[in-house]
Amino acid sequence: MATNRRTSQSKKTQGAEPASRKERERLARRKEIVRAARAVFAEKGFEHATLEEIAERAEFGKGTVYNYFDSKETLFTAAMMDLFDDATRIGRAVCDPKVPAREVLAEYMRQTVAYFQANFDFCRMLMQEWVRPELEGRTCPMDELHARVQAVAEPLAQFMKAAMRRKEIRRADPMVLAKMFIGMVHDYYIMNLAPPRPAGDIGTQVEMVVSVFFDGIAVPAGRSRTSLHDP
Amino acid sequence: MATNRRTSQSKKTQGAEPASRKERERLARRKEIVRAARAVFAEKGFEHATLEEIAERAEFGKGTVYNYFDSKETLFTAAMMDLFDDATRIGRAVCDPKVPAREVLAEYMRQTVAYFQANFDFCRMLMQEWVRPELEGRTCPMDELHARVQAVAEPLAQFMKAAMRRKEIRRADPMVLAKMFIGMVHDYYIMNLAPPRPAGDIGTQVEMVVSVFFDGIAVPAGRSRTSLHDP
Amino acid sequence: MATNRRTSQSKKTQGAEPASRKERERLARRKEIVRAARAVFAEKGFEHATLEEIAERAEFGKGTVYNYFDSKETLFTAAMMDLFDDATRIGRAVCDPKVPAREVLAEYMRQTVAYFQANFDFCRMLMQEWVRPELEGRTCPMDELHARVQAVAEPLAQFMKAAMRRKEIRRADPMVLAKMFIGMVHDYYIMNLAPPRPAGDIGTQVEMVVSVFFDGIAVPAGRSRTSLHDP
Amino acid sequence: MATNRRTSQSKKTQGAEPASRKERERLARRKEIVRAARAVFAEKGFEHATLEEIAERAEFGKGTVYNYFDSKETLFTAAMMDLFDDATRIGRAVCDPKVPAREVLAEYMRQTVAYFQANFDFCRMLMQEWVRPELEGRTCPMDELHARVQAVAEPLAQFMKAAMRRKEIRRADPMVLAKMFIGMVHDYYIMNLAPPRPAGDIGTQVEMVVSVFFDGIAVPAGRSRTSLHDP
DNA sequence: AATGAATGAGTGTTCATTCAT
DNA sequence: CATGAATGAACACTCATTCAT
Repeated sequence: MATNRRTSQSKKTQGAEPASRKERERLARRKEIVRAARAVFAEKGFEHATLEEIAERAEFGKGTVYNYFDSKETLFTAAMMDLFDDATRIGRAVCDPKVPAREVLAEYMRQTVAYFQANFDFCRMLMQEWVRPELEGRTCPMDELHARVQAVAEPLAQFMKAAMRRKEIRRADPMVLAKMFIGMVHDYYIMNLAPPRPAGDIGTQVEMVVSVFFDGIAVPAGRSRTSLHDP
Repeated sequence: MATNRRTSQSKKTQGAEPASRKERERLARRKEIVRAARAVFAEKGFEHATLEEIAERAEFGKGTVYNYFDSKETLFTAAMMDLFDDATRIGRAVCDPKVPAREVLAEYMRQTVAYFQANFDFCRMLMQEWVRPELEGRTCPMDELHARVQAVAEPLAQFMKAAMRRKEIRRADPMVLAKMFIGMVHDYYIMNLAPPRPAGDIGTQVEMVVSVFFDGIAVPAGRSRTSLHDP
Repeated sequence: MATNRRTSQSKKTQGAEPASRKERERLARRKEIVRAARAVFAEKGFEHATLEEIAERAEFGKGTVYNYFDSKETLFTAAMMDLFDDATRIGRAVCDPKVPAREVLAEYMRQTVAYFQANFDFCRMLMQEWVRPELEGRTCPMDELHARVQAVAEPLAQFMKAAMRRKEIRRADPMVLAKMFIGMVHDYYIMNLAPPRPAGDIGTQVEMVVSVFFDGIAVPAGRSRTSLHDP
Repeated sequence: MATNRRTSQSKKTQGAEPASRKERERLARRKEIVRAARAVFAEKGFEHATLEEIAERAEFGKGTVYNYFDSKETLFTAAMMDLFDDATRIGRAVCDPKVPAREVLAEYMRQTVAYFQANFDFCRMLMQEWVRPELEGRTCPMDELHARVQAVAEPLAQFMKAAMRRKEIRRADPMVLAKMFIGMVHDYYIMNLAPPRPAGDIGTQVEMVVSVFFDGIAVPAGRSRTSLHDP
């Protein structure tokens, strides 16, 4: 079962200009398949998604899908990567060191939640599949997967580091802080999945999370501001 | 597929004294099956766990399991409930209103992480399965499930409410704060699952999470304490 | 993929009286499946035979077949064994040391050819599959397979040995002679598969093979008998 | 599925001088494909050989192979023919009527076994595939195949006939005798494929087979030579 | 003529669930 | 009640063949 030569190559050209028309078309079809896969995985989860349906939704034959991806597993990984890349892009777009940290993080959360909502089902599915034991046993892609996850937090971590240097936030492992904030964002999103949902519009919710992350929940000694919703 | 009369009843007696020897034995066997199910679901995940193996590990026949649970789904739900009940117990045990909030939350995190580690595989598996679409479509148990989840956060929420009353922490929706902290604990735990793992022993990590949750990451105006690790 | 406990056991009782009714019925069903498998393998060959059809012909569900045999491969092996056992029985029945070697071998060939004709398709198929590379790769059953084949030639080899001792035939490795004769019988059978077929009835053909095996094709020096058909 | 005009023609020119350069190049490419096919069929067997691999090994595109052969089946047949032609050549080369029969047959066996060993995998595979039912159902090539097989035995049969005429061997259907000897050679070869293998080097083994074929295994009345290995 | 991307029919195997004993 | 044999639906993956370029 030699791995698909082309399949493995297909990412080499990432970032570069696809040379030929052939190659461009190939990449377009690949993208089309990933798109269909994301939709079906989102609806059914990994186990219950069928290649039959993915192929059908991509309007290709089942065999064609196998010309682009070696296995269901591989295709799933590619779909995940796709999402991670989007998430990383959000981080990069938002982390402007000239903007105050509070604003950057609030904007990060707003955009992330919006993206999650636009990709609701796939994100939900991903949370399930992310840690399933089957994935771990695989030989190849775990390292790359972890790298991608790391990549998502990277822009935020860089931003944290800079903010520490200019004494905007306290000193700590920037990557840990970055992941912690991302975690809070995710949690908040997850909280919205199951009833009873927290009250308030998205703006209020962002306000709250950022407020806790920056100021904590403790009542500052000798201060009068005791509500998270106070100015 | 008539629903099992006994199966549905079996939780009615919860908390009450089991009337007869028969009933007591029945409950004991049920517990035995749930124990086996937790182990197998933990190892294989929902899809890959087989009733065959669960029955075998419980040292019952496959048919017998069906005398206690209507389906694999039902059994899975019961196994989850079991875990939630444990989590709720931790919350109840820790939330002593006479203890400062910082200490309570730190202790909550310590015990929760310890419990997670002792039940590593099942917890990991649960994170996957928790939000899978298949569960949602099912007729019966989602409401009950959400109630259980709510129950887990309840003791913490009560504690938060009390802490607000005595001005220990800022005012906000206590249930939201409770879930937010639980989320941070979970995230921290999850962060430890995949490399690169955050540095430090569990004590330091608890310190850090609680510190952020209470004090936030912002450098307080006019203060010299700028590191999260400073006293 | 733990191998079927029962499947592996099923041959332990071979030769002994099956203890319980359960066990007897199990063996009967197993035999029924092997019978169906022989028929389908015979018609379609290993690759083209489908478990679907085997199950259907055995009037069982497909899953039931898997309760008795771990895989298509295993089932195929069992079907082969079945044939080898028959062939061995023929050898044992025929090899009476009190009968002249010529007559014993002639009778062996007659019965073998008759058996082949009665099991035409399966035998033909077996010749194809016998040496296919896939079989060789398998871990377990090759040794047992070779042992079975050896067992087929064993009675004949014993008989040859005895015949040598009483100076009826020339001295040589008895197993080699046995296999050589068996080979000649098979060849003769195979020759009858493809046109143009050799002339004469089965009696004449047996006569000819035995004559060559005993007397050779050379014209004996100083003898007048020059035809294989002369007395 | 219109049959390939060229494919069917391609053998018409056999033996004749290929007219044009075009035609010569076409035949060369065809031969190249057959060569690759033999290798792959040898390794994988008919079912498991893939046209993909054959095309790759021939360094052609998959479609090109279809320009020369209508189907996998056809290609397989061509590969077999190729082997039969080789076998026929051996017979023709060896059957010199001026040489004693014993020597001719011994030489035939030596060369045949050598050829088998040099083409081990393909020969083994052929034994499997030769009689598989699938081949029989096909429309076209069986007659031609049988003719080729007949052709292999032909030189030997001619030689037998001549030997009978000069009273070197006994009278019998020469084609039957030829096939019988070829069968013994094949059997001996097959015996060497599976353990336990017969003892002795190839020279000894040839000696033994020829000795049985010429003199039989019977102890000649009133003679002292009782071992097949005695002079 | 040469190519190789697209295709989809075909099958071994698993496992939740049923039900006769 | 307990059991476990029987069942069959479901699915990933392969590969011969086609055909547009």
